Amino acid sequence: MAPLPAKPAMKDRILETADRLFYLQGIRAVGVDTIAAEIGISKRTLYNHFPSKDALISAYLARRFVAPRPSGKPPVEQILGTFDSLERRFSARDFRGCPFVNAVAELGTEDQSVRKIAIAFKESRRLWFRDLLVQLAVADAEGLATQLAVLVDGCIAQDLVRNDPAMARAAKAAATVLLANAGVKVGGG
Amino acid sequence: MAPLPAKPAMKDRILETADRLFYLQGIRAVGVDTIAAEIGISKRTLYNHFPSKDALISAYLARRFVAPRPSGKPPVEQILGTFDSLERRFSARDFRGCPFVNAVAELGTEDQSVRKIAIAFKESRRLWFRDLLVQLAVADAEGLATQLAVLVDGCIAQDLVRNDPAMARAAKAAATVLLANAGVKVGGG
DNA sequence: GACTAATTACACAGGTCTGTGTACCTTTTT
DNA sequence: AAAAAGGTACACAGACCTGTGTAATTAGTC
Repeated sequence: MAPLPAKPAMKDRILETADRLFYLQGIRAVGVDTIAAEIGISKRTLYNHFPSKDALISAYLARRFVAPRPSGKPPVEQILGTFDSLERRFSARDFRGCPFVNAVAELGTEDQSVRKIAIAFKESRRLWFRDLLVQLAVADAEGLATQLAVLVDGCIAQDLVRNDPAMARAAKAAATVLLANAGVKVGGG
Repeated sequence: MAPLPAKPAMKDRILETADRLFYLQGIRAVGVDTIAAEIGISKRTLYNHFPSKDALISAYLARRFVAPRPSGKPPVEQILGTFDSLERRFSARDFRGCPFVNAVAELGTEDQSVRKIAIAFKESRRLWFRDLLVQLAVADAEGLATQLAVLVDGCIAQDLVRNDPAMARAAKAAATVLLANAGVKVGGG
């Protein structure tokens, strides 16, 4: 009988709190003391679950790396729906840009593993777009996927600065034009 | 006789060095000690020119805020040329994204003055696009200008993570389609 | 009850950071 | 030569940060 670690609760609570604070205030701006105090645990407990702050940072980013789940909706709706859900997230008060871009901006060249996971995330979304475009029989699916990825990150960066959900609508409008130009029949967007 | 401060050399040297280090390594990652040591001056001298690190940060961002200069070239070339010059900057090894976006990402909600100057910068570029589009008699110059601004920040964010100048070409291709769709006659892209 | 594992409180080391105080020096101006 | 301005060296305060050591305490399991 493997002991079945039936209590990952603490580790999850730490990760949850670290995620919230890292994302909202910045990684360097939040100390492990702050995280532990926020949960109400001792710093020692935190270090019993994560060997270092760097490990916590990696776990934070890994947790943020959720691959887009497959959906039954038509490809074109999935693509354009991306911008609708971005607009919804922009409207929430706790949106502060892309955690991967922010981490790279903050930690710079210093941390190569952070950059690696950021690249992986960006590429996974680009490939998600590409596969949908292939289903739509778009000729240059690779190129258009890159352009859509640029639009996504562009409206995220703009919203980070401006706090304006309209940036998502602008990106969606641009995406609609690009799709139509590629021969995709787009519903009344 | 006003004493005519004929020697702003030191202040400029400090700003220059702070700019380089802040931009390349991050604002929080660089201490005033590091900046002073890099120039070879004492920390006291630095504090004689800037009352605090915050003042130095503000001066750094203010220095980065250069309005796009008027050009004699046709509007459409100016717009698309933006992406060419971005591609050139992406290829340089010392490009690390948009300093304003990075500063907002790093300093978070903490510093409102940083966000203000970042918004001003983003808006100034959007207005530059808009005025060029008005010259081109584009109907929805406001909307298209926003879309172009999104493309600019999108390829910058993508390049920050991926270090891939091709992101600028993708953005340019998208911009070309958007311009053509708005009725602008675009030269052989 | 006895054993085990997790958690706690708390002090502390060693480092970095911002910002100041002070006394001395060097250069320029008058 | 005298005065003023700017720079230097250097110590230091006070805060914060990561990470560790240790002994006591709690909770879960046999």
